[in-house]
Amino acid sequence: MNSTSIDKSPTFSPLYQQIKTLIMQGLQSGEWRPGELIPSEMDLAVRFKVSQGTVRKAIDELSSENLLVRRQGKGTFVASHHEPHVEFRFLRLKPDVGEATYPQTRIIELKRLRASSEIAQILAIRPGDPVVYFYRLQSFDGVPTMLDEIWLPGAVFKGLSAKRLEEHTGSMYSLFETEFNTRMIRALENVRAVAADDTVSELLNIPRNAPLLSVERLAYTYADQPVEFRKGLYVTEHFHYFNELT
Amino acid sequence: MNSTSIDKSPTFSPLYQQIKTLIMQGLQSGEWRPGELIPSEMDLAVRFKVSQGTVRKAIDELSSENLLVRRQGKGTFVASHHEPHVEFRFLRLKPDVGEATYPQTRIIELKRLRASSEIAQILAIRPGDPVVYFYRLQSFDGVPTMLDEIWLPGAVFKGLSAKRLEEHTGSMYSLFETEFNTRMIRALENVRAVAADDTVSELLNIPRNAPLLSVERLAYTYADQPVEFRKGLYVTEHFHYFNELT
DNA sequence: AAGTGGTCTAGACCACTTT
DNA sequence: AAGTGGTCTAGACCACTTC
Repeated sequence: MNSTSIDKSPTFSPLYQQIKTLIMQGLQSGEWRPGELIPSEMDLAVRFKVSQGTVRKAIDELSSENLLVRRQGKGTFVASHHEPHVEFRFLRLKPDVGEATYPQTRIIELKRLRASSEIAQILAIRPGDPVVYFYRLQSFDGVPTMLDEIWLPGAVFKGLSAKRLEEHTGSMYSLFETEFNTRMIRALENVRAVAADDTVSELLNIPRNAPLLSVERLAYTYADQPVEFRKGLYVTEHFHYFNELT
Repeated sequence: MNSTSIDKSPTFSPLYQQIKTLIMQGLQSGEWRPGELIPSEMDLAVRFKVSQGTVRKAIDELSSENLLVRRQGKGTFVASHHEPHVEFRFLRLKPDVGEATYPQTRIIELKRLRASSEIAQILAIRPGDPVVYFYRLQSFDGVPTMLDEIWLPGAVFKGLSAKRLEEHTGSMYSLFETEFNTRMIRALENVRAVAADDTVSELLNIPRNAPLLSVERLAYTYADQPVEFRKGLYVTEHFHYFNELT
């Protein structure tokens, strides 16, 4: 990051917008990694040759977008999936009674394959590019509840193993962060109700044709780069998908 | 609203927070109604005896909470469900192909009743208080798709009729705003998959036990006051519930 | 005591809308 | 031209954390 990228001529976008972009580039490039401290507002103001207030506005917006976290007296940190507060923001399935917990994970299958044209388009890679695919069963207190098919771009997730996925406790995205230097920041989901087929009903230990919640998720990292495509089937007998509309 | 409510002694909360509260009271009391212009930043600054920047910060937060809308050169307006942009924020069911549209509405039943203890608790009223209940079928292009049971606090929705609900085009919340002076600002939803029973399968013209998306919604107006409880069943054959996680 | 973010002020100028 | 919100600055002081 260098200060020469700031353009004060009036033709261009507001200074705080340019600074937002520069900070985001620092996040994207890995100059500042999740959990780390970024320079203080004054440091950045000097570096960019703007006032502290302008840097503040840039950081304000980035923290309202959940990319940064401010801590009074300490400094400003890169947001991370390791923070307890974030842990459950992307796990939308909550028990009808009691507190949310993390499920046990069993990897039924994991393989490396080449992207079909469909998967390539979804993950914004080229057909034939390497893809990591896995099929996962998750249980709460021993009750099979979530069945996921997951596709990841192979170039990013080299060396991902079933063992690592099963042993990791906490959000999968914290694993992505720690081991693959990839921070998931945003996801789109499509939800519908479907009937269980034979394979699924056996794995989830439910009757054939039982209603299941189908959740398709496309997750992104910085710069709208897709990092995960997921097709999930969830038993909502004692769990529900929750959402807040604002 | 009066300026004497501002307390500059350091024991109290930040000035902009106090101003946020005062503005929200103005919204709640109906002093400024949806779609209307509120006083300019300078006017409010003078009225509250603070600087314009402090008022700005208060308004900034209220507009990021979707309570106010700023328009450069024009002023700051109370957010409204009549704005095209807001129309689809609370209708989460989108067609798999094509653009979102508003469904046709048929009211199957509408009655006034007394709140059971369960409904009373949900709507934060007293058991026995009046409640408006209706049962509604909505169709897209003639295809029955959404079946809702809706409970409203009777004290607020006096005079609501089936005819009015059926004739209104656009969001139900815009009707609430115009005719009942009640602005819905936020909702919580619980989503699950269920099987269609006999009644439902007939109304929605689908096989018995077909999977349906069940969506329970509790909607609030200012000050976390519940204004609507809804139990919906949706056919997700050609529609899906969409969501963004951030 | 020094450094960080958090609040508040006063004033300048810009961009957009209305009169 | 006048009024609105939008950007930017410079400086003051507060609250919290660390040394």
